Amino acid sequence: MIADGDGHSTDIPATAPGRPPRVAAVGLTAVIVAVTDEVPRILSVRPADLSRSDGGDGDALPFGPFDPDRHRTLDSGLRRLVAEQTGLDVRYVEQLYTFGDKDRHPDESTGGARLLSVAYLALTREQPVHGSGDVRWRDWYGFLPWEDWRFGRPGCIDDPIRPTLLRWIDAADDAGERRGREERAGICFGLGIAPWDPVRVLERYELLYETALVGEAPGNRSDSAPEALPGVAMALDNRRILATALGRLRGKLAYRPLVFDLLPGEFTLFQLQRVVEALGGQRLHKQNFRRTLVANALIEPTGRMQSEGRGRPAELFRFRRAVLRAKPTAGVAMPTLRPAP
Amino acid sequence: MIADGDGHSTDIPATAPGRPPRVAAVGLTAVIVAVTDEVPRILSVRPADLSRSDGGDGDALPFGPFDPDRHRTLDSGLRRLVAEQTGLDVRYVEQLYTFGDKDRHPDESTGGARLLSVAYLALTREQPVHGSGDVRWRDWYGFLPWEDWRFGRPGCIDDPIRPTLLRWIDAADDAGERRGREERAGICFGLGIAPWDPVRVLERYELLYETALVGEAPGNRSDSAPEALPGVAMALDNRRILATALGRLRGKLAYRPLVFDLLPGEFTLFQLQRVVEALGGQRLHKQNFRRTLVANALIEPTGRMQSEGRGRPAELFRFRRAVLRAKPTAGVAMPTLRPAP
DNA sequence: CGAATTATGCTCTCATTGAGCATAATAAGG
DNA sequence: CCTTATTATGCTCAATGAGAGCATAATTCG
Repeated sequence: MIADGDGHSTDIPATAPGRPPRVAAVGLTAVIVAVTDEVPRILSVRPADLSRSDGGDGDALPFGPFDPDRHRTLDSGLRRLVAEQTGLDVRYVEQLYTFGDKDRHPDESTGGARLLSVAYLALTREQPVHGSGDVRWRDWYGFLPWEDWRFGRPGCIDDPIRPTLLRWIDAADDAGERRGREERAGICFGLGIAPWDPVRVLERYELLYETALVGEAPGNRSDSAPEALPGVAMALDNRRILATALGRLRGKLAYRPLVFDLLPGEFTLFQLQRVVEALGGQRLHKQNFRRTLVANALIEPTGRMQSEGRGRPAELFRFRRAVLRAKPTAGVAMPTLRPAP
Repeated sequence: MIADGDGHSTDIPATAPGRPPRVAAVGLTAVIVAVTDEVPRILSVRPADLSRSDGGDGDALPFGPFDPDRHRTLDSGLRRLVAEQTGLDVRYVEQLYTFGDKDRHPDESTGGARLLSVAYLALTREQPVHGSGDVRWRDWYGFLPWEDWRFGRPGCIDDPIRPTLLRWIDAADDAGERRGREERAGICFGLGIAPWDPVRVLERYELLYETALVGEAPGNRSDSAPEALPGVAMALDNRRILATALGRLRGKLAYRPLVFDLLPGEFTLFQLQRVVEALGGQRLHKQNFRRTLVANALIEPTGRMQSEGRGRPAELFRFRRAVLRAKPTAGVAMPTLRPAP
């Protein structure tokens, strides 16, 4: 190993040199995504024996320890974990982020060791799950309701969020701090001149977390409890992980053809558009969406048609794999919403 | 990272339920970046007592154990690690990726535990370092020489890389596999019609690693040793981490104003351009670069001038902080190089 | 003073993208 | 059968942004 920190002056004495570093428990957390009926869903488990004091109530993301003896890589460990807990064979897997904050988990439940969690994003098609516990698909936007603009500006922005942010802004110490907060809130939620940026999911979540949980200012406790955060709560920092995943997915859609891992092998262009809209949380211009797909040669016609319901039948397409290795950037457009939609 | 479907082969029974998860050693690795004299540099340490059999020779990235008792968060742990080992106060820190492959580290050196490493990108201005070991700044492109196109197409692409790739392509089992390899190589290194994409640093490194280290095909050992990989070698998987960092940094430059953390408070537009070029590994059109900066309001004039050497004196600018919170995307342009520059 | 050198302003063109009109193909209802 | 509603698909137009290069300004060097 490379020379470890020997005897530097620190608040807490370092470990004795030569000894292996102090260990922390390492876990894997999975955000498993599917889209059906224009609803983006994530897989959640509801542990029956989870004590309420554990940092949150309700659902949790599939989680399991990373066992170095069983898994050669983190990726394979995650695939195995998902298969064991849900019976799913996911089509795409990507590491998101490693969470290791002290306050993310009470130390008792891991025998005193800090719990480090490597979070993953996994994509699949919605299918029945057979897990050991209470495993089921849940609407992603149930946990982050302010992120879905498909049916207009979400109501929760005007009611709980905006006033809370305004109070937080007013509680700033000086004018400079006030201005900073005002700008930050404006950019995050598109309140001022700034447009709504679908990708800034994590920034929004963290702003809400700060303002609703910590209160207005340090040492200035407000009456707003953690429950003031809109949307369904989750265990531990699982909602933060959800926000990380949604932001990453939205960002990556624009330059990587990930959508097709959420779709069946053949699909109409409108079905594809609906999935993209569901993930992006906003509506897209139909003709322009099609034009981009054709221009980027992301799809190829199968020749078959699908006539469902009224109207002219739509042609069925499939993903054109060759594109994966041709264009440096091959994805579906995801414009930033203008201030006044 | 595109998921590879490996790793399911290791069938080892799961740990007994209820027991705390098996622990792995967790470390932090830092890619500390500075740019001076148009050379992008990273900080490296050269451990004197490192045995050559340890997975590579020569330099290593600053590394240290993550001690949960001392650090509330991974970020703070990294900042402390960097300060202790190098005396630097970095200006920007971002988590990159967590590496945990089995073959990244021999198990003996950690007392049998798997070494997991959370890699970070850190930006600073170049300054003297005072570490305990042999700590110094090194040219980033010394480790990844094929990434620097500022002085034309790098020679190593035509000499060691291209022939190696061609042999690898020829060694494919069937025509389909062959075509796949051909495309992959073409896209990575801009050999065919595909342009050179500066961001695909990691893809290129992994392709080189596969072809040079593993040999042409499974079971088909070639004469190419690990040393066939162009550029200066590093310990363990540190070069992979370097590639991850460079790719992330190049990608993020375009939409986040990270460059300014590498620059002094006041700078000329051309100095700024040189830093961006150094990181991007390619030249930029001077007038268009300036136009973009002005259009995005990323900078503001200080009124002062700098006359250095010949020619008309340049105006000094500073970063306009307000932009951080206004535009959803505020960065410097980084075009993908055309096939024939 | 003239040549070389660097900074800065401006134009021209082309590709991309937002927006919307127009047409095609089907089902449902009189 | 004919009309209307509905969905799919093709096409145009305008605004924007990016690539390329010419032109001008302000210096240093000989």
